[in-house]
Amino acid sequence: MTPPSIAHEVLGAVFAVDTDNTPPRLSVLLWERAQDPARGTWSLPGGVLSPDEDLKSSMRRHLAEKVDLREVAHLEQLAVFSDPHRIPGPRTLASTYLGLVRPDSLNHPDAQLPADTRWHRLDDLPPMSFDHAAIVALARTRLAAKLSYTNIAFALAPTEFSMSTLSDVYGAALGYPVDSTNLLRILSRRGVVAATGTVGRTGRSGGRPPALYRFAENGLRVTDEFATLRPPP
Amino acid sequence: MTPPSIAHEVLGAVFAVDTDNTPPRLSVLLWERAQDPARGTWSLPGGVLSPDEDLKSSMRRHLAEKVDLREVAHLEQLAVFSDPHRIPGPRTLASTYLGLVRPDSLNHPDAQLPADTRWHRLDDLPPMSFDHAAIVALARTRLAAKLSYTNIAFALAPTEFSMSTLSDVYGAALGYPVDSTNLLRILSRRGVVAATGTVGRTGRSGGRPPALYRFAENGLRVTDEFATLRPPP
DNA sequence: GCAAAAGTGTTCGGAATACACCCATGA
DNA sequence: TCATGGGTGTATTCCGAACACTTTTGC
Repeated sequence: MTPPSIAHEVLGAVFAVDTDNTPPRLSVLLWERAQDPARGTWSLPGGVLSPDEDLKSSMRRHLAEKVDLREVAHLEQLAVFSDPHRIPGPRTLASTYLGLVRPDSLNHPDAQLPADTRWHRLDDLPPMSFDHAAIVALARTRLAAKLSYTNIAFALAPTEFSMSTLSDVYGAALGYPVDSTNLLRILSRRGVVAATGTVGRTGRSGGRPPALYRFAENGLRVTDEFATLRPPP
Repeated sequence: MTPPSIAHEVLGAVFAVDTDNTPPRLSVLLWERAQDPARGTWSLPGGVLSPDEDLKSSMRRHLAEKVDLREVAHLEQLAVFSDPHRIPGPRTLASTYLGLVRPDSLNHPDAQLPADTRWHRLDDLPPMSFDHAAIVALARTRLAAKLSYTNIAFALAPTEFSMSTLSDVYGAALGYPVDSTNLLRILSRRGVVAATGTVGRTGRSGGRPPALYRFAENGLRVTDEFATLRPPP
């Protein structure tokens, strides 16, 4: 019994926060379809899975090929979208990913986007293709949840930052302001951020120059596994 | 560019706690392979995806067909396992599920298991096929995490229960004892459990008869979304 | 009455929020 | 020296863990 052929694609909701804008906003990388079906709507980057790669490699490859994005600081599986009629044409499952990009990598001169590709603020999305809006929503929910109990912000923040910048990043990702004072306390107690010892430049309208910090690790770590029902010490 | 055919299977790690045993343990439903490859090892139930069903329906269908299990109180996606060589033979992706079964449905007379199928305690697993042990481990981790911030235990507990029974269920799933006193406080403040007003029978060695409770809802609900970085009220 | 199990109440500590106050800089 | 933003300290509140004590049953 040979199984019927079902195509398989990967799709990535790649987020970034532009810390140069005021106030910074969470954005997602989209490209505009020039052909039917769904011409003119905006899609998540992705493509079909090749025979010899696993899903994560496939996702990285498509991000590099389709939207010329090579520096993804974090990439994790979201879910499989499997409605038989989720897109027109032959049946296609979509394995979806959440990707995060540091603002550093956006300003590199060699980080040019293709002409059909653009960052879109999550609070002002264009018409989206197929079920892609639902994927973005799921990714955002996942990100917000993980900000609370992991160090996932390492993949959204610049490598060095002041605490008010970091607080802006959290605010953009969560959608509400975060007190930078308490944020520092929380993240230092958990060993997530550490001071570099250096200070940054003061802003355009004066003010004390900020101490600079960096994330202690460059991979995802769960810092607060149990909200309650903690195991005995 | 027609994509090469890649097979797709669903696999379910279905857990239950037998509250009649002392102490109760978390178990997973497995069947033993009678044929090569991997003859004699134990596998998760599942099978190939049919053209017109989505993944969740497929999972339910295979649980009913393969191990005659019809009452699954909760079913959620875990992850896709996509290593090109995860199993011998043609390349096959596995979409994996966490399933939970109430002890009530296990004792129904019409809930007979096939001859090759058995519940196995998680702390005493037999040799497992392929990457199935990793899937079970992932399912257990997910379950433990969700016990802490959702009402997911509704799918592991009998419909009516004393708090010490419920505390045993949590203890079995988490792997360490849970104080039933505090558990009641936590779950009632969140509106997860409610007293039925009835009392159960006292145990075999005496003791005060317990008040009975039930879960307020029969679907998953997140009760404590933010471990920290809560939104302003 | 005694053992066993369930339920109630209290104390303790940890952690997050809010906010007042102090410090360092540029103009 | 003043406005601006960053940093430090503190009071409050909440919540979960631990544990002692009381209640209700069977034998």
